Amino acid sequence: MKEEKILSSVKDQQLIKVRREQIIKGAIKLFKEKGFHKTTTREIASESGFSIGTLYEYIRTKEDVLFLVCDSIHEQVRERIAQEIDLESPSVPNMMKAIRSYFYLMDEMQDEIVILYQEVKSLKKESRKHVLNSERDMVGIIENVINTCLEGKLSAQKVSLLANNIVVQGHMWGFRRWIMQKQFTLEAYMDEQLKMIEHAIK
Amino acid sequence: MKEEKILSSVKDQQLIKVRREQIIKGAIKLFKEKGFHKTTTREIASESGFSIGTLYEYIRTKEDVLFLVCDSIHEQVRERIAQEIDLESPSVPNMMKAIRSYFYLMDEMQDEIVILYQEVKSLKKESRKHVLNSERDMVGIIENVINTCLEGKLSAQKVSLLANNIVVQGHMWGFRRWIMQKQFTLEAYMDEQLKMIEHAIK
Amino acid sequence: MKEEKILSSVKDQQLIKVRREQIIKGAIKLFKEKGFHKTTTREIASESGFSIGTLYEYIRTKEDVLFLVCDSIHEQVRERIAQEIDLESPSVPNMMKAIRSYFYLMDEMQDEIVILYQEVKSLKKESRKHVLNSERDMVGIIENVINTCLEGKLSAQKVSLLANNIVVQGHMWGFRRWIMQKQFTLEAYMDEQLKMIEHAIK
Amino acid sequence: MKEEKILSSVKDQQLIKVRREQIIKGAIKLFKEKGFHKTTTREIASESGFSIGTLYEYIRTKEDVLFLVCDSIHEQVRERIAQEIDLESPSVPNMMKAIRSYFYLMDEMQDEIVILYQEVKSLKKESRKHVLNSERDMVGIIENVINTCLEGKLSAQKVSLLANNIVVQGHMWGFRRWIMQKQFTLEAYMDEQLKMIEHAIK
DNA sequence: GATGAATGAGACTTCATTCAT
DNA sequence: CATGAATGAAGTCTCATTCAT
Repeated sequence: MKEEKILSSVKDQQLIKVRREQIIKGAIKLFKEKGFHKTTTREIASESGFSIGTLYEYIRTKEDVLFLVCDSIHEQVRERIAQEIDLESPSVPNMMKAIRSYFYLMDEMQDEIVILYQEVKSLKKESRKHVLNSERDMVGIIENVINTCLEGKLSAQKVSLLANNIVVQGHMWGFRRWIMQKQFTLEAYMDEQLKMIEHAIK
Repeated sequence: MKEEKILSSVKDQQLIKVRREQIIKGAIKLFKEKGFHKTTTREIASESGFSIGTLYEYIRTKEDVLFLVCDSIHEQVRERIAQEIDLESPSVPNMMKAIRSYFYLMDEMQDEIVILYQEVKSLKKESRKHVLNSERDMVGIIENVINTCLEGKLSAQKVSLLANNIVVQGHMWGFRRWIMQKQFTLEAYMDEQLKMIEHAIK
Repeated sequence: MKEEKILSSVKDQQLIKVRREQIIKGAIKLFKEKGFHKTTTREIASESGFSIGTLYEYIRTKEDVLFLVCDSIHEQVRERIAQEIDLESPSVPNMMKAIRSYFYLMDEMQDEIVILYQEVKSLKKESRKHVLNSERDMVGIIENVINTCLEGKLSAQKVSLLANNIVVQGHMWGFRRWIMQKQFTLEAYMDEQLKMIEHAIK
Repeated sequence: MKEEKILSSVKDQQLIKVRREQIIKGAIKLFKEKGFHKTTTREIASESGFSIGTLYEYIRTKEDVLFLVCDSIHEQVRERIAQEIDLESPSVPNMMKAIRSYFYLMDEMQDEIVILYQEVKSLKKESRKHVLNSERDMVGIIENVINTCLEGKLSAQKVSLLANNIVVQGHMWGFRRWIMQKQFTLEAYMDEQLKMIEHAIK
């Protein structure tokens, strides 16, 4: 975890956690509405429920907020995936179920995913690297599911590509909602994508 | 075309065109490097080769520049596609060739695509709509290719989804370069994606 | 003494003294390094070994710290002078010895003197007056030495001027160290200044 | 000259000169009253007769203003000295006349000298060095006068010390005005200091 | 008495935009 | 048409001070 690397002048670790959660929640709400750049630190503070001075007791720069947000989004995804994608036993149908769960999750987290897509570039190198690593982990999880269920029937490259495709298909439901969600219901979208995936792994 | 809707205080239409091309070229260079928000109008002016005052003779607001850029990127894609994706005759191999051409194009225009992904949300409603329409057109072109080559073997929904997948796979080569281009050469990436597509349309 | 005029919410006078000494010690260290304005009250508190809240139990405003520091510096000078400049008997050689002692002292207290020169103006009228009075006392002590040793050979004005010159020559060794200490050793500096003084009183 | 090293986004060099003179004049007035730290950039702008935005077209940071001010003060001193201290012929009386001129000048520029004493430390290394070099030049000028008039009767060290003493005596009339100007008229101060100097060089 | 989290006024600086030349 | 100096709203961040625990 990298979050601890963000310095705070407050000592109470528990309090830091609570306050940062407030910050993240407030910031995500604002970033969804207007993006990182058009959101002011004052707005973040007030949306978080405290003063600008207090905000800066828990972060160092505005960019820290963005990092906190990006990191938290990945954290949420990770948690949810861990609890929802449980492969009772390795099999193609279970793999499909897992992917379906992932798609449901991405549907719920559309706005958060859009934030990642649009704002990660505003992080500075170090933080961006960290966030991209989390993203890489996501792909890794999907790769695992595939490998487990297909028992090595596909080459490593194919698995990697397939995993990336799945991940991005989950994202595109959200970041291309203006086109996808005009033409598909979530169920139809998932059904069709899953059919194609089934073709691909045969 | 929507570009004309951007007002200019200059009368000479030819000059407007020339100047705006300078602006677009300069702005794209800067947006690639630092993004829209971190680029100043002064920088755009100077990169374009004239003064800040002159810049404002050809645009009304900074956002106009973004619109000009987004529109121009789509314009470029459209042009290139028109000249490169020519289906001599409708057939699956020719469809594959066309998709391959599209992937090559997306490889060349990576940075521009990333700009679209990251900055479109900064456009205001009206302009955003216009840009998203261009994007829709892109999908339409791919759909056409598919329909022509597969002669209606797939349902409209399937075609639409496939087209969107292809379009996004072209994009992801660029906007996920930090993971894709570490694991694949462009050729390998295209080969594998095309194989999957072939499976999907069988 | 004026220090008592600085209000404290703490009752225990002994404790006040101890804490204030901590404050002064910490603050002097910081003021030497970065000056009064660039030092924060938090830094003063932590350098003093306690919390910001505690700091404010013993002072009212940041300026109080500056006053405490200025006053304490003069206090130190006074003490040291009292114990080091003892004129066994009034004579020109003893006067020279006394001045030499004063120069040694000023060498040791260079940084403190620089603080006085640079920050006194940040005190508000009342406090500044008090500090300048201490400075006046310093001159008085030197005048006394001169008068005692020269037995009224010089006019009051001459004595006053000489005393001020001596005082400032002690200071300039420190506040113009970037030029004086590049060209003179302390010994050479004192020797030459003393020679000139001898000429002047002949 | 170092002033050119301060960047300005304005191109017209003549205008830069004019505006900076306004800035310097306004800033000196304010620094005299409240010191550098307690003066805000907005006050400087408005005292200079333009907006905060315009101020920042001619400087980069607030510290630049301080540097401009310090440099300008030395510049003024240098100019005035050049035109007032003209040694018709080298002789002790002419040397005394020159020193007297210097004292008059320091009387007129008291407040400026006080600014130098109190704020130079707020400059960052590079600028501070430059300013101290100007100060060194001042000493050099006085040394020259002495050497010319005394034709090498004194050792280099003695000359240097004497010059520094004279320079500082000029300053102390201003920065210790609260004690000196209570006891001396300017004339008396100069007379007495000059007498002592005469003794010292005999 | 000690602590330290909370506050918010206010400081510095940037930058999109205008307009006189 | 082109220029670039001027503007000032607005943004980020700091820090002296307070007060509940």
